[in-house]
Amino acid sequence: MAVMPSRPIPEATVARLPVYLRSLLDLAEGRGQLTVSSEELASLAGVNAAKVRKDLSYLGSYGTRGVGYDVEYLLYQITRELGLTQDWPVAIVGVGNLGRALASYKGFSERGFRIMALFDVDPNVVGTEIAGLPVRHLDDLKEAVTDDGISIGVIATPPAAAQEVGERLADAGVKSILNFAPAVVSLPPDVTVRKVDLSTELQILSFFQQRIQAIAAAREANRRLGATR
Amino acid sequence: MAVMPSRPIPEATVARLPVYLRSLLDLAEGRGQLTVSSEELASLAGVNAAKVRKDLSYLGSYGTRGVGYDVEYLLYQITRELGLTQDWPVAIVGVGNLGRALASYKGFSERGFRIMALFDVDPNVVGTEIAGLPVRHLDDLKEAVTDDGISIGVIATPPAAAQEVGERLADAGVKSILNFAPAVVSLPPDVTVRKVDLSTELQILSFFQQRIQAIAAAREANRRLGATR
DNA sequence: CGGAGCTTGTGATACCGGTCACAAAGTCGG
DNA sequence: CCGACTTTGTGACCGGTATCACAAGCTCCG
Repeated sequence: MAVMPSRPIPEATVARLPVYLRSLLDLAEGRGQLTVSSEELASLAGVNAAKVRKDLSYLGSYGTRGVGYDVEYLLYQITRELGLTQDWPVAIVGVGNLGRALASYKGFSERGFRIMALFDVDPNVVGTEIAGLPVRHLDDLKEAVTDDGISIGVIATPPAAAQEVGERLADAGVKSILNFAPAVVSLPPDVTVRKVDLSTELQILSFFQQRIQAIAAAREANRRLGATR
Repeated sequence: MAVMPSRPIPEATVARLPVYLRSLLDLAEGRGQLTVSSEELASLAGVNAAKVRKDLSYLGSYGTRGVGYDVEYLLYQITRELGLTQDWPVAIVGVGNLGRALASYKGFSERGFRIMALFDVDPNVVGTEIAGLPVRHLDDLKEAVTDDGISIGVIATPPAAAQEVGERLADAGVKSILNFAPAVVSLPPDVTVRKVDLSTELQILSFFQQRIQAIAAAREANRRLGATR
């Protein structure tokens, strides 16, 4: 039985590892700190200290009691666990406002995600160059995925096109997709799809904001009632 | 005791309401469908039918057994519950690549989020105009928030500035913040902060992608072992 | 008007994730 | 070398969420 992960890492933990990673990078590059306690890391990452310890324990017992965690070693372990020891070639489909911004977004390349190709179907943009990359026609997708070894696809199209683009990506062999289009994309279970939905986030904020105002209004009403009593 | 929500709506449900909303809009505008079953809505939203029913039951019992839900009525109820019967004035802080894209993003205005003001500190961009709006200096924030009744703030600055911008927004009275900067922003508990972290999403994808490849490599190793046996 | 056929609404149950609390294991000073 | 102190690692517990299963309720047809 080949290399097996010591313990299956819970999804919730995986989602927090990047946050720890960033905090650790700040510590290492900024202050050159050598060790860090779960308490300190927790405060940097904005979570509970016990959660930090439990999360890190899934990677193995890399801490030293009474001391804390070795920053460099922890950095390495998290990087390795997240598969960030290598660069990942990324393709972006759809170069509207959002696609363009993503293509030029520095945060991606800094973290080892290399934008290798851009695609669209609009003849007005196909052939133009964005952030130093030519925009190719969506029909060239499969070829490009094979040639460039694309492993991650980003959907930044209008919602109506999202499902089809997703299928094309999957068909071309892409197994990891980040979907920015406000639409549900259903693909076979061996393809991981994550959704980032900007409007949804605002709508959730709206819910809480509305509740605040409703409560304020109710309190105001009560106050007035009280005055007349 | 003034108007109280019939039952407290779980957060997980709130996060799904916008998805239902979008699916229902597709149904109504596209095919002009009058009623919808939980089964159908579930498939459109990419979730389980029982979950749909439970979620909708928190809004009240708006379905008809044997028939389904009235599309229009459900649309109205969800819209109301999410506080989307009114427009929300939004301010964006930071007009780099991302901020600019967000400022021009149609999806926001379509859903009733009105971008009212843009802020930055870079003298090269302050005073310029983006998507028809003047970019103002961050120092004018408080004034603008009061004047325009800004209730939602969007942070699209570099990570180093995020915390301070968050504090300024909170100080100006903004209670709902959407943070795109890859940094933790800690604010008083009466301020709702939601985080959208593009790199984190890719890093999570990287984790799964890496696992796929690790498994493939292990299988390959086993195959070779088998061949020599 | 009665029974077959749908579809909702919701109790029951299982599961996952977060928090607490504490023993285990280390450091450090004297 | 010992005892005080720090910090990890983890078992136990708890609350929220997902899923199942089914009774209740509605429509429609004969």
